[in-house]
Amino acid sequence: MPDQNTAQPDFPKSYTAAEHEAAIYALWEKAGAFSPGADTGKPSFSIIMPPPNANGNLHMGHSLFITLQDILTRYHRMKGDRTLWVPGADHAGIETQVVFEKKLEKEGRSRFQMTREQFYQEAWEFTQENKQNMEAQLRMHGASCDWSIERFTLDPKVVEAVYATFRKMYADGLIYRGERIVNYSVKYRTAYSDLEVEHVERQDPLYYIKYGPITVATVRPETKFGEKVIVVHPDDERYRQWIGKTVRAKIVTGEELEMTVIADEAIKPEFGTGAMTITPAHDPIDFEIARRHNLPIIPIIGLDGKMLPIAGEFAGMKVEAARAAIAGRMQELGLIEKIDPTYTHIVGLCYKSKQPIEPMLMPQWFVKVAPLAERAIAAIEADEIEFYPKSYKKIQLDWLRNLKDWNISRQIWWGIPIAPAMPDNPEVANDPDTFDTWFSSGQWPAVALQAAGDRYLQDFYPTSVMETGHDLIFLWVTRMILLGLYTQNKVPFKKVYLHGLVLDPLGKKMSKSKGNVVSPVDLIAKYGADAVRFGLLISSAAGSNFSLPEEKMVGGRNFANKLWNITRFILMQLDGRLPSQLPVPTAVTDADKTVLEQIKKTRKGVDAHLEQFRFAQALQAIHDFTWHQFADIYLEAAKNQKDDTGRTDDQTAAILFSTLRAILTTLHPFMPFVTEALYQRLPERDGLLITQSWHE
RNA sequence: GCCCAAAUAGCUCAGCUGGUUAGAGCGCUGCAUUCACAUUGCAGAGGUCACUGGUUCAAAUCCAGUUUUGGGCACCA
Repeated sequence: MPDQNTAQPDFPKSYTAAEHEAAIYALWEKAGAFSPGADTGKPSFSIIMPPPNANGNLHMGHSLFITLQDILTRYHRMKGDRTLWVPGADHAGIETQVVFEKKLEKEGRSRFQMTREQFYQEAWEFTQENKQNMEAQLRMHGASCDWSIERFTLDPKVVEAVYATFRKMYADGLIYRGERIVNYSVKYRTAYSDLEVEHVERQDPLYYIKYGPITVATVRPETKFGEKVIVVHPDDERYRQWIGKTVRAKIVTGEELEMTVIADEAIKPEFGTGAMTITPAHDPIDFEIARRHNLPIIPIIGLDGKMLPIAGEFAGMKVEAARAAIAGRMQELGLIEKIDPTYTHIVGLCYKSKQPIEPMLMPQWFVKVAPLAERAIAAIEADEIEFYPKSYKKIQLDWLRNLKDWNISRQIWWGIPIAPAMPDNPEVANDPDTFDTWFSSGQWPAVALQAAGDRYLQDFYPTSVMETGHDLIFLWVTRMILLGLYTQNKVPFKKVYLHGLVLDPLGKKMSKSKGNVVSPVDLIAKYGADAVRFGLLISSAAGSNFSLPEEKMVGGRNFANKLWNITRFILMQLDGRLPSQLPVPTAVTDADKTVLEQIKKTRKGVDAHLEQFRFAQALQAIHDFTWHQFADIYLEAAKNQKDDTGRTDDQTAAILFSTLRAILTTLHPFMPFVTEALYQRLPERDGLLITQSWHE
């Protein structure tokens, strides 16, 4: 009797992912399996990939989105839809500029020693290298996206489309340039939109400073220069006698000033002493007060974060240092009544550097969002876009209802320059700024399709699903809705699925600075792409974060191996018989009956789960059937279902084979590599599994 | 301050529209190897489903409140 283990010399006892994955991906690509094809008679299904930043390696968050989107893509392709998954690469504005500046720093260089052109050229080369790296990593994950239409977000066609939108919005009065108090990062020397500001609670000393007979409370004594007024609430009894009068006040420079007391509703009588002085150039409320009362707006702090000459002897000092020095001098001069050290308040931080945002008065381009938001709200209320999980519908609406105008100009070099949008308009043409990267990304669904060709836009817009991280709900998703409705008159996607963040094993956010980043490439090398996909999937529920599930990737690897051996076993039982020579599978024994019913039920369950984006449950269902019904029970039963010659009888062989085929088909979207590798070993196979029909 | 979500086995979580002894993976205990697979199989221990009240013939599941945890939003000097 031949040793069963050596009877199949080219079918080793265990599955080694690394030996198969690259070759299988090449097989798919060569066959053109990722293309939607030309049959416009079929229903279309499309996903725009959130373009990964072309500035480094993929991280686990990418692995998760690739997995989820690839499942939907493969599932719909097998279901017979005309399926398109559009890949892309993001220039990622400030993100890349920061990464690239760090690289320069390591080389002992700085962008301030370079011309803008030189910087741009080098950053371009940097992103192009990273783009290739990133694409190779996408392939490792098994992403079945249509590479033939991949775009970079700085491609000329993309840039031209963004300019066209800008011009249209300008003509429609939806864009204006205005001098406003904006969120300014001293570290990166650029303004931000409100979303790039993080708010944290902090304890800072609250200084009570005497202005002659009136005392005001402030946390920022360093801004107390060039003041002309003290502001109180009009109904505040304590100060009513002073309103409209002037008081003489000695200040930190030693001079005595005439200060006028004015009244404004913006003052909260219960805060501090109920009186304050204002710094219109560095505070949005103060700015509004100054405008209402026609007061001068005098900058105190420069764009380098240092005190301006108006601060006298404190000029040139950084803000933090100046605050301490000025408070000290005030104390020497007896100007400070008291200091409350327990005062806690909210401070805005730059989301990248975590340093305080310095509100600055700067001319910037703004998008007037109210009219756009109105349409978005209507569309969301009418469920033209469905959210998964659905709680995001309300979150989205709340945010849209409180939206303020959007600052889209950035003082960085890496990005789409604003000036060329309207070279004949001096207001635009002389602007040295670049667009907020989200202004262009917000147009991505239509722009990416249009760049591929007008028929893509016709056939695939609105896209079927937008799948991305829940951290991008406002930053990206909402902006796509606002701008998609504006430019195309249609929502950009019908459904939004938001996944959670992949945290480190201790439940902390992964970040380079913490050194807890786990590389998907390493995990794929260790367990195989299918196993990494399996682990991520089985752990992920819509919208919620989860810790890196390495044990589940082990489970995924084991499952791939199980599947491998199930196939190996069944091919042995066929013993040379071809599937076409076997009877139509019909139940004879109870075990037959159960397994045939169960596979049907399981596949129905997978369908239902996937339609509702319940990825983990879908995978769990086919996993449990395969392992615990089919392998543990039916394969064992089959060992006793022999014919006269002592081999597995024809009827049983037919059930084994047909069920195996059904399993491979059902599992393919989740674990594409091992299922394709096994399909390629089946007798009488028809091409590739990736292009097989879901319906057997 | 406002909003949202979650609370189920030692750990990580499933449990979709309420219905028989509450599930999985990992971990733990015992047993099994010339058997497709030790990346395995079989058996087992382990849960007052956060708390209180309500709706119902029936609640882990629906409702209200409480507690705790996580997240988001927020220009009070």
